[in-house]
Amino acid sequence: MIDLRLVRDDPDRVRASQRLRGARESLVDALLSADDRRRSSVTRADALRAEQKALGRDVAKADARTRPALLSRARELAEHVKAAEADQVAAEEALRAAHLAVPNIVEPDVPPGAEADFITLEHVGTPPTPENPRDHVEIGAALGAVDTDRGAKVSGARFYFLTGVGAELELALVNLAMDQARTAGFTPVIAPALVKPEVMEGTGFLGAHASEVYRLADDELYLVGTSEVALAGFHSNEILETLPRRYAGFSSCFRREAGSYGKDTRGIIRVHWFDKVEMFSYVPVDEAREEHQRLLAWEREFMDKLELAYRVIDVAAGDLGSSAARKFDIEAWFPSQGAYRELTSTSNCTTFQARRLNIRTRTDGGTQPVATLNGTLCAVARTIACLLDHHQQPDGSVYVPLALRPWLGGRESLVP
RNA sequence: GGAGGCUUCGCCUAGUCUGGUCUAUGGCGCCGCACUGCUAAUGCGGUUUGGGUCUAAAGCCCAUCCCGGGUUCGAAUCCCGGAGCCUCCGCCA
Repeated sequence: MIDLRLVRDDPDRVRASQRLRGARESLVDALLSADDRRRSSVTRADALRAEQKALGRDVAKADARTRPALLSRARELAEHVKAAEADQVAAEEALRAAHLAVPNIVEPDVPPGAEADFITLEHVGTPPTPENPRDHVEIGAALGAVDTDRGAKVSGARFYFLTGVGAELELALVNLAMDQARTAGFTPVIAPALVKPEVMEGTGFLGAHASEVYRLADDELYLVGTSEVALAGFHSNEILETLPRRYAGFSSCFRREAGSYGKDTRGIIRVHWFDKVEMFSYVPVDEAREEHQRLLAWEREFMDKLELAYRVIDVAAGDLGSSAARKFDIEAWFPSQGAYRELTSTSNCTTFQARRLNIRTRTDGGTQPVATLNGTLCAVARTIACLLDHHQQPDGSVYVPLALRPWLGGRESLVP
């Protein structure tokens, strides 16, 4: 949810943001009129309630003679109060719906346009160009590390088993990521993968991308698509006395991948389930942009440890999620595809999620919503795919980056 | 899965049986002021969170006693439903 005060005071800024995203400007006007209607209905209901309370006190004090007359007046007033309250509730619900429909306001320097209009900020490293590169499915099968056939047999398309050194790779990556995060001051967290509707809605995933989310209808629970969801819910309905707070969450992530038929059908780049280590920060609003840069720096540090060639992109406004004001992706080089593919993503959600989830801090001017930010440290399955692809050797082995070796029993390469 | 108990403004707590200045009591903590040569102690005052009104502040008003309904002129209090926590029984990795 965006700041209603800003909508009232500077609606043109909100309209401009909608334009940048390619979203409807009319939503802003709908929000303004819903806000108007709510306030007038609240004022009316408040006045009636005040009158009712005063009359109620008179009833309590009245003697037997004057009581009946007061009571009949009070009964009549009660009807009016009831009607005004019903009107207030309707107006509040309408406002909430209009409010939820407006995505976060984008930062001023976000590139306008759609998915393809991203700006590349930097290239790091030299992309390896092996001759006749094999993809991670072939390499993973040869190493006995990835078994997609049995994944499909047991769970269906886009599922997999990590076996042998594949399973070891996951544990090594998770340990390396958690180790880095802890050193940087993050609190390690193992987070639940099932959350309540209000938490899922609070993080903004039930809007335009609701069809991406697995829902357990029998239990009114959702499977998270990212650890961000549980980490954002962690402090919901709280006033945080101390900031910043940084958490590194590990959890499984589940995605329906509706509408991605035909994309990345091979291997474990795009799957229904994977594990992830995610950074999540709660900071004061005016520190959000700096924190965003820090998250990006930590992501780059991790990429560097894996000795990967990558590029950093500034995601275009039309490709931002509804919660994000700005997003940077890191895309690493996949030799077999001759392309950069997204490995991590970091978003500044400013106060958008905190408003929905009611997470505040104290300032001189009273309580204020905090800013929330998230960034991938390691999305395990895709990172394994990249490592196998990126570090493949002509002799069929796979080079193990230095930083990973301590977590893999000192192995310098993986040999079939 | 079954039985019972509990949930009050940061923490603890009074109030619920018997509906009406509950406009929620007291303690701890915290903030401010006063006093004493400093600290401590003591005294006085303040201290839930939202919303509305107002140019703004002050003030005034409304809501908030786990959540949602209901009864009533009026609900922390009575009734129904739900959640969370605790105890016991059963089952279980």
